[in-house]
Amino acid sequence: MTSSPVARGPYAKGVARKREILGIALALLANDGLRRSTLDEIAQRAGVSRQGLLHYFGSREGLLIAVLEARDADDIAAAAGASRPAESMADALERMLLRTTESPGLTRLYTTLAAEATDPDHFAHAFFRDRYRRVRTMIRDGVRGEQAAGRVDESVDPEAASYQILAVLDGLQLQWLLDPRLDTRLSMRAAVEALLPAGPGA
Amino acid sequence: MTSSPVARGPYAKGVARKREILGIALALLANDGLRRSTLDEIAQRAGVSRQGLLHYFGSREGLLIAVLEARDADDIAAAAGASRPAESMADALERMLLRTTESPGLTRLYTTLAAEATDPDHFAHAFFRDRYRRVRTMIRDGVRGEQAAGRVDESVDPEAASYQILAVLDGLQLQWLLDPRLDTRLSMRAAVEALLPAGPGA
DNA sequence: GTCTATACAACGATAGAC
DNA sequence: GTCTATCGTTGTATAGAC
Repeated sequence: MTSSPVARGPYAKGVARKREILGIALALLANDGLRRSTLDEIAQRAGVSRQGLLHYFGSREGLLIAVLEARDADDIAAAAGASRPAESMADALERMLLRTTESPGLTRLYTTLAAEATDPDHFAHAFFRDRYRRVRTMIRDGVRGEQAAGRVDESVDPEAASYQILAVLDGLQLQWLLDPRLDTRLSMRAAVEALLPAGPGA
Repeated sequence: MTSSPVARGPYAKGVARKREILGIALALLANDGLRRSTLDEIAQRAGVSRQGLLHYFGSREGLLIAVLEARDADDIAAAAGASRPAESMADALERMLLRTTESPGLTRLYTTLAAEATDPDHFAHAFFRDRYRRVRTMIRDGVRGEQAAGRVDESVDPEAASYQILAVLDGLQLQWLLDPRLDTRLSMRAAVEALLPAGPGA
């Protein structure tokens, strides 16, 4: 019995340290981008050696996955917590869009890694595959809710619409990153109105 | 006068060699991806030393730009050459989509670099900025043509529609790369029909 | 102009000492 | 569990031969 059965658990310090490093890594990735966020740079800002980092995350890729998952947990919490049952699809998407336009660096990180992870051999392939499925499910259920409330026509296929709406969302974000003069909210709202024609209760 | 004024020009050999290397680099990039396409690997397949490559392209980034521009020239030629004046927007987009689904590796390359190049400091930023502008202009003019022919309602704003249609195109391609079971043509056609409601002549 | 040889710096990964 | 030392790979810069 080398570890003491204290109340907080044996590895409390390590967990807190890991969480702290995660935040530092996220901030650097958002500000300086993927390429300039080297292990040395992250380690230096966190006050540990390069090998100290690898002790916690195994590899650079492991660190990146941890960052993505941590940020994703926040996103899901924000999406679930703030979404009201009666909220319209357009409003929900506008909130998502606002969240991404608030941090261009993070949006760029996700977009770039998603494109890379398209390769089945990429370390983040499973992550993004699952993530896209999850987001589409949320959109699909939202469309169904709109139809149940009579705000969207019954002729719309929620499954098909989820692919199209997510595509517009991603595509507009990319074009906005390339030229921030684009009004993504306006463009998104108009596209959703076209893709989800009003039902009898609208 | 050290250079001889021959018919083919003084640098015919170098130009041909450069073109040959470009093709080899493109093939490797499409097959093995950005990360595994190192200068050494490309040089070896081209039968030159690493420095032989750099003589022609200056740097790895210079080579990538050259590859992008060469491929882009082909794309434009294909788009312009095959497009008939009376061709519908949906058909034109379907051709573009078919071209990308024929070479997933190249599509992945473009998508990844476009996401990276979103950073104003990225070496390919100007390239993708111009490219997106050009593609949107083509789409916008296509929409205007459809309106002139009476196939698309006059209430549609061609400029706004060009952003949305390009977004759907990019977004669906990304989702297809992540899971090729997606029928991008079907999904694209449905989205375009929604975004471009039929006019009186349809 | 075309191309090779050598050297260098930065990154990530690994092994082993404390 | 943390650090020191070391290695392989990649991209880049310089000098110079043909």
